[in-house]
Amino acid sequence: MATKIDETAPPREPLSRERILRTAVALADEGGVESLSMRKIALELGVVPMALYKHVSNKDEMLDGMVDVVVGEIDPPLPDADWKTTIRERVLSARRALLRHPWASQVIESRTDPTPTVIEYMDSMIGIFRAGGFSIDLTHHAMHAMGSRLLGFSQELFDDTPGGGPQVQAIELQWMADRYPHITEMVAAINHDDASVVGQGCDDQFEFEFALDLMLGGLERLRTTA
Amino acid sequence: MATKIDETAPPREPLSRERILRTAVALADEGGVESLSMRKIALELGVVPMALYKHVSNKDEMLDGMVDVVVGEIDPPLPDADWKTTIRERVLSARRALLRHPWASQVIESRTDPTPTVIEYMDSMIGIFRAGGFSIDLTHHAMHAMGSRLLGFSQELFDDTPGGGPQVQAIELQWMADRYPHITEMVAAINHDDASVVGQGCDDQFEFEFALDLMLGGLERLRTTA
DNA sequence: ACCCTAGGGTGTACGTCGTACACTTGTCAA
DNA sequence: TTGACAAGTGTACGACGTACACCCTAGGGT
Repeated sequence: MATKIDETAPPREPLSRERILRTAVALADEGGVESLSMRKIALELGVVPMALYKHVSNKDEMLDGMVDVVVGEIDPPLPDADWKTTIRERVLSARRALLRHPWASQVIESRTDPTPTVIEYMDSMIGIFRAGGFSIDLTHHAMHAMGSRLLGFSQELFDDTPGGGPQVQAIELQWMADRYPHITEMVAAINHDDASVVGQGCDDQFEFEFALDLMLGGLERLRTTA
Repeated sequence: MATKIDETAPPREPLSRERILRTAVALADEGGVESLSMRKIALELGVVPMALYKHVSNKDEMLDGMVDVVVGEIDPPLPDADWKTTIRERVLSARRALLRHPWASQVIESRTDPTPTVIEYMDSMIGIFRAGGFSIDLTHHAMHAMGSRLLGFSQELFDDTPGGGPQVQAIELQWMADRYPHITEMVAAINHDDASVVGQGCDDQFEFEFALDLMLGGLERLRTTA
C-alpha cells in the first residue's frame, strides 16, 4: 500500500561517512587501532565489508577521517584572552581529546599529509601567536618548538608547498591564502628569507636546536633558582 | 675429504638474530616500516619465512630488536663536560640516529614497553641530570619535559613498576636497582612523595603542564626581549 | 662404526586482512 | 513504464603473520 518503509521492521538507519567514522572511533577507543579492521567496522554496523567503500575510499582515508573527528573535539580558542592563556587552554583541550582517544597520537604521527581540518587547526594556532604580537619568525619557531607532543601533532606538517605546474601552483596558493591566511603568510616569509638555500625553505636542524635550547635554558633557570 | 665446508660452493653464512635485524633495518630504511614483512626479510636473506622464527620469536619482538639497533647508534655521553652540553650533544646524536632511520620514531612510539636497551638509555640520561646537580624532582620533570620528540621517545616509558607477586617484585626491584640505579632512585622518590594518591605515582597532567609552561615561559621571554 | 639428539632450515596450511570487480536492489525522474 | 543512479552484496585474490610437522646435518656417547 504505502510506498513508505514498513514501520514494524527495524529500519536499520542507512550508512554514511559520519556513521562509519563514529563507529570506527568507538571501536578504536575500546580495542586500539592495531585491532581495528574494515571487516570489524562493517560487522559492528551490520553490513558487509565492501559496503563501507561506498562512503570511504580506503582504510587510509578513513584513518584521516578519524583524526578529523578527534581534532574536531578540540575546543575553539576562547575569545578575549591574551595569547598565552589562549594557547595554553587550547593545548590542554587538545591533550584532553588525545587522552580520550589513546590511539590518536599514533595515528596522527603515522599520517603522511595532514587533512584540511588539521591544517586549519594549525592555522588557527599560528593566528593566536600573531595576534599576540609574535613576529612571523618567532611564531614559526614557536610552532616548531611546541610541535609533537604539545600540540599533539608531528612538526613535519607544513614542510612542502603543493607542487604541480607553476600555474596550478598559483591557483592553489591563492586558494590557500584565502583559507589559511596565517600559514600562507608564514611560508611566504620563510621562502623569502633564505632563497639562497635550495628548495626546502625551513632549516629543520635549526628549529630543532631552537626548541632544545629553549627547553634547556628553562631547565637551567629552574635549577639555579631552586 | 675434509669434513670442512667445500670452499667452492657459496657457503651462505648462517642466519642469526643480528643478521636478521641488520637486514630488517636496511629494508625499513629504504622502504618504510609499513612495507616491511617477515616474508620480504626472508626473501632478502635467501631463506624461507619460517626460518626467521628460529631466531626471533615474532614480528613485534623483532621490531623491538630493530629499535635497539637504532638506540645503539646513539653516541655515549661525552665525559668531562657540564650537564647541559652533555645532554645537548646526546639529544642531537639521538636525533641524528632517528633521521638516519626515519621509520624509527614511529616504531618506538608504537612499542608498548621499552626494551632494556631503551631503559638503559633513559637511565643514563637521568644520571647526567643528577650529576649536574638537579634534584630528583627536577630531574623527573626534566625527563618528562624533554620526552617525546627531544629524546625521540614517548614519555609514557616508566609509568608502571613491574608487577607480579610481592617477592618476585622485590627480586626484580633489587635487580633493577643494580642495573638502572638512577631510574630506581627516581621511581622510589616519586612513590614516596604522594603515597596518598592511588596507584600511579606520577601525575601526568602536572608533568604535561610543567613542560607546557616551561615552553610558554621561554617563548614569552623571547617575545618581550626581541 | 653406530645411533641419538638437538638445533637450524623447510613446506604446507590456516585465518585475517584490504580491496577489486561484477552483481542486485531500491528509489525517484521523466 | 522505464531507465538511470546510488547503496548494499557476494565472490575472489594476493599478502600477511605464524602454527605445526617435517627433514637434514653436525657432534657426542657408546
